[in-house]
Amino acid sequence: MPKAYDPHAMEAALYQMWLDKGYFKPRTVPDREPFCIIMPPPNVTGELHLGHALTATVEDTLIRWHRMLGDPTLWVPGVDHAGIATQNVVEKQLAKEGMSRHDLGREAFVERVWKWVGQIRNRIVLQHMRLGVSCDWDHEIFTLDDGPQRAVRETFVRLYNEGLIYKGKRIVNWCPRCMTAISDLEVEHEETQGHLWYVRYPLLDDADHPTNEYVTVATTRPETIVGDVAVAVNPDDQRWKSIIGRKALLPIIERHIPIVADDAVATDFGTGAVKVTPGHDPTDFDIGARHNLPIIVAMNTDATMNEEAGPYNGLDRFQTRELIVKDLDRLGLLDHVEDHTLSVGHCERCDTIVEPLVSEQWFVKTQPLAEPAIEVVRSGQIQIIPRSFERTYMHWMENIRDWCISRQLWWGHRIPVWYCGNGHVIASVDDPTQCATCGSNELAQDPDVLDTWFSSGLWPFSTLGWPEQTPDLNNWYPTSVLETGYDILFFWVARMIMLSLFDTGKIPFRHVYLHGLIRDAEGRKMTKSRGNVVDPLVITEKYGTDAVRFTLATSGTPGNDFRLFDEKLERSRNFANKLWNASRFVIQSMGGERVSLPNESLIDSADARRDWPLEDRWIVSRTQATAAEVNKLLTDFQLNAAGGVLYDFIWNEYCDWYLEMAKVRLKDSDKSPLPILAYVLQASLRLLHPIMPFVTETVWQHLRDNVEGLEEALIIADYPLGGETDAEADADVELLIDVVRAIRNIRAERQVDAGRFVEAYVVADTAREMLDAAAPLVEALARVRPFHVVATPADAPSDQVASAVLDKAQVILPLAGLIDLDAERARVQKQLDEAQAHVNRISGKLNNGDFRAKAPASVIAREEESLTAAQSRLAALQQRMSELG
RNA sequence: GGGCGAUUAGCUCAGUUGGUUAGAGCGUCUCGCUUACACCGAGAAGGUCGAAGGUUCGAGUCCUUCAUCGCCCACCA
Repeated sequence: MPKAYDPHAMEAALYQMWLDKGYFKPRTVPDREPFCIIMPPPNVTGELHLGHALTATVEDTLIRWHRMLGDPTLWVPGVDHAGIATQNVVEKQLAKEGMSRHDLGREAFVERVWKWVGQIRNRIVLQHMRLGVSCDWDHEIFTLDDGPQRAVRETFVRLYNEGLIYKGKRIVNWCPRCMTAISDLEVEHEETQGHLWYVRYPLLDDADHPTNEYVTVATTRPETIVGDVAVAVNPDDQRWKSIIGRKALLPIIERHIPIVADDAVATDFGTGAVKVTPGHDPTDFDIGARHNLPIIVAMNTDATMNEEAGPYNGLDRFQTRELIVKDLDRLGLLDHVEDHTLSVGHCERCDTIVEPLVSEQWFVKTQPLAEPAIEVVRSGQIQIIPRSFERTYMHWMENIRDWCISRQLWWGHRIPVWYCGNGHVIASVDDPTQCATCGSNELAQDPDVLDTWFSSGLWPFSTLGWPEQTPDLNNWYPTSVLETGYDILFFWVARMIMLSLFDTGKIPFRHVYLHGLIRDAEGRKMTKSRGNVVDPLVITEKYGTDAVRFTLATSGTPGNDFRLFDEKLERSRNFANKLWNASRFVIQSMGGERVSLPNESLIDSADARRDWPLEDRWIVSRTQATAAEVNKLLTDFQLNAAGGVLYDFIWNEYCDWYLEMAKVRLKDSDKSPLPILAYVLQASLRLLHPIMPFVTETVWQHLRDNVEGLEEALIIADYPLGGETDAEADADVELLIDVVRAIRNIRAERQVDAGRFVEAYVVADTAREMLDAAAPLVEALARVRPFHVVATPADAPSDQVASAVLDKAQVILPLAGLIDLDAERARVQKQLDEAQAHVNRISGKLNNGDFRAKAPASVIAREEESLTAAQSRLAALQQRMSELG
């Protein structure tokens, strides 16, 4: 085994071995609850980013843990066709060739996208493999595969037949660059510095002739004036009451428009009078509906103005804005202009400013779907981790609005609706050949495709074969955990819950684990434009997969963002190296001889271990406690804490203390520590494997050559559950460690040569026997010789000594020539002050009658115990102080 | 306009039913003899837990108000 752990030496080979042996495939285990995760499908065009790496780490950790627990496990990988994103990529390629998709035509274009997808689809798979994901690749699925296609059509038709999908002319968010409608969620609002233009609309008299009176309206988008069909005021607004029912003359267009009263108009904004443009504004659309106003859409799909815009026909919307302001000013109708901050919607995909406009689209009526989706979270059938996001979820669900699902794209799931020549509408799972109503066979399919998130919403069950009642569906659904970033709670998680309940009547998963965003070292979001994006493959190359996984698993808590930087990755890499070297030491110590692990009945019973050397009893006890703790933390989805516990156990307890203690017995092999060294090591490997699969499996394979009875591969080995601890051994070693630390501390402060052995006394009462037996350990760890364990301070020298007082023992080091009395007094005084403060604090608490009356007995008992210890410590320090004079 | 989160050591973060003298990693300082590891070992310094009130025998943890930062949702043109 080389001196430093080299991640690259083994990772690829190990992954191939796992794959070849079929370890990722689900096993059927009777009487064990199945554990299933459906992987969030990355965009087929995408590169693996840190979010994917985090998801992969968390999911793989849970999957590997459950697999080792002996549960049947299935982890389904998948890829998303990513409608707009993918179409955009291919359109950009075409643009470079001087073409648009329209030059190719729909069929050829879609073919071209498939070709591109075929080329790159494997890339994301290979990148995932680098992270060690143990998913069942035979289950891999694409959103445009036949199964999911069928699930999409089935769902659409069912929703349609129940009246939960409808087509209508409504105001939608329109992206003029993508040339499609998008949903509310796909609009990103951005605070922008803009203007508020105040425009005068002349009032008409009874004979429709212009008067000298005006109504002044304020607008942030003057180009939409050409689509105005009314002016609205609040019915209670005294300023405008008198003009309600009159007409105004729309500037430029010279349309006669009514003045209506509507509660939606605020009296404290602008002039209190608002222009009404139902074709281009959501609020106005509603006002228009209430007052039966016509809808005028004055723009084309690319956001140039159309013939409704009169003189501006053909011009760009922002060019029109400038021109119309000039024109209004020239006409004397521009009252004034104010600076104004407003929230402008941008397309999530391409950042183009979104234009609200009326268009005929397909919608899902979401409220009936939301009600049961609220209930399953409220009742706890689905638990969101962290819990705080349940409120966010509820808030959104309770205020949910209809979902625009049609997209004017070519790449995606085409809407399964056909129109016959006689205007009949057919929604059908299978392509129809004739109209069900009139028998016409002139059928044309709706040209639109569905929002990508529609198919994503079916993912937990469409991947398992639904609508067929497949064995997979029966075995694995509902799934166990859904892991993703909190940023797609609404996009994805909410829709999965709604559509799962609608389609299957069951929840899609029991737990939703939401991770936070990974930020750069300065806490900024990672973006391509900022150039601060960390590529998971680059850091994997630099630090090793295990280090990346350990960092991602332990850096944050669910739902909270965290920063990623090199020092964290270094720490994780060092941890892998630490484990590697401890393993090397253990294996080398075996000297090629095969070691048998201690009998399991001994390991499982603290009583049976009673005759063992203290340090063995202790480290086995600690192993049992650690295993139990790790299982509990993983059950609670506290991966960061589980990783932390293992880090502490392996590094501090096993390496820093037990290994050093074991070296004493390795020298004279009276009772070899090798079985226990090996036992704890193999247990640690098992416990750590879900988070750091590569280094643990590598060591495991080495260890198998030297230790009897280890399973053929760690990935399928049993996971330790923890067992009986040994409180006595725990307490004894705790004291032992304190004694060693106290001696080391004195040595360091008195600047005793590191190599020099010094004489030491320990004054102890009940612990004397234990310390006597442990003398060889103290001698080796603290570099002490001879080591005296005595009953009272009187049995130890008091002149030219340095001392430390512990709760259950005192340490006394005769250091003739190295003792500075003043320094020693200061040392003892400092300890004395601390001890005094401690005693005061506890006795104050215990003297408080309320505390005695109201605190639980166990708390009082513990306080009394620590008071006794603190008092004896204080007394010993006072004694020592008086000796110092 | 609503809602949520953060604020703990120089830095990055833990701290899950309120209960020992609040922890870790990195960084800093001192020292390094050794059958694993310098990607290491030993020792040390460093915090009135954002502020102010309150509840409680007891508050980093619960409540109220405020401050700063961040995020989400929302049709005030």
